[in-house]
Amino acid sequence: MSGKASSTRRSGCPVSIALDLFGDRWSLLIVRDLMVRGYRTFKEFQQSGEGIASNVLAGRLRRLQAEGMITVEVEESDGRRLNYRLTEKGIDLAPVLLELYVWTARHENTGAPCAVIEAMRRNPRELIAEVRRRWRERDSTPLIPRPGDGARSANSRSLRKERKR
Amino acid sequence: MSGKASSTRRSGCPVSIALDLFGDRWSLLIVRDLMVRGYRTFKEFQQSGEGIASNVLAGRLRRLQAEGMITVEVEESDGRRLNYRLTEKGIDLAPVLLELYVWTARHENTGAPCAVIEAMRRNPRELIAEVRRRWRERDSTPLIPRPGDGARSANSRSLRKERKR
DNA sequence: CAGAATTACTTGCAAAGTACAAGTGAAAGG
DNA sequence: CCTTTCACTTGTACTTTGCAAGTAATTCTG
Repeated sequence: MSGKASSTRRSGCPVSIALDLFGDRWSLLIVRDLMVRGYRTFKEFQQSGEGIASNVLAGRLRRLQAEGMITVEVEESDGRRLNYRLTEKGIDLAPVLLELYVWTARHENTGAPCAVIEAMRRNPRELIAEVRRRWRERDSTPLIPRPGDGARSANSRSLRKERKR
Repeated sequence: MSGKASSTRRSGCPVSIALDLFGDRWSLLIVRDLMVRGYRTFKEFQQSGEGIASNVLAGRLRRLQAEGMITVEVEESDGRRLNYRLTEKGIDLAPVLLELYVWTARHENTGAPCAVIEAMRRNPRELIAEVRRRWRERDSTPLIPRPGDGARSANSRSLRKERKR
């Protein structure tokens, strides 16, 4: 249910409605950071390598929250930190993200670990279940190793496109 | 093959790459118009009810073409008309669009025919196959009846059988 | 406990992108 | 021919974004 906050809804088409909520350069990237990278804080999003401006990030977080896709809570051990987390509604975006991964892996040469993508494609249900499990148990370990992270560098090799910053 | 035209690619993440190509309010709506509504011409996109400005539409069509997601050809019977059509790459966005439909149907109250969505969700493969068939045969009848259209799609029957993936 | 650091923002401003109205040129119809 | 249709382009106002800098609340450090 819901959908109260949107300002400029123009047609009743589901795709249109969805794009009203996250049809921009940043919203889905934030969801990805939360879902597959295990990021939780403003700073992590900011430093995730995409180069989102802090004012825009703040705005997006506000909107995602208003739309019920994420929640915020103060971290117990450190009152400065806010932890953003996906709601059920946000987690349900997993299949969308999954299909985006699959499409991109097929049509653009990405540095993404193809084996992981293949596995995801083969049993999406298990993947979704895993995302849910992490959410319940507050497990923040990345679902997919980041290209560039030391841990699984077997995959980072193929990443050779132009990189800004 | 792959993305050559993109100007501001910032990270190698597949989601990021994909959002570079259609992470905006309009691109995916154009793909939807082509895929599920059977639209082919500039004018149809313009009048599809979302209110895209003509200069922006022109720009998006140019970009989708540059990225290899659509092609253009002059209509034989009328030299004024250009027909835009999805390429394989464009058609492969069907699962993304499908999951967007599913997500929206679940979380926002949309006016969309839930039965159709349910059917799509149950056997995505058949849906994708149907989209491909339409493309091959240049069948432009809408895949999903537009909310508000009285008539049902001629082919919605083919989305009935169950099949898991 | 004072000062430095960290976190999550906000503010101001220039640049880029978008919306709206109007116009252009080529092809088709009457 | 002259008008209409189609696929855009152009000009201008408005909105959003990107960037640098600043602020308030905590927390760390000596």
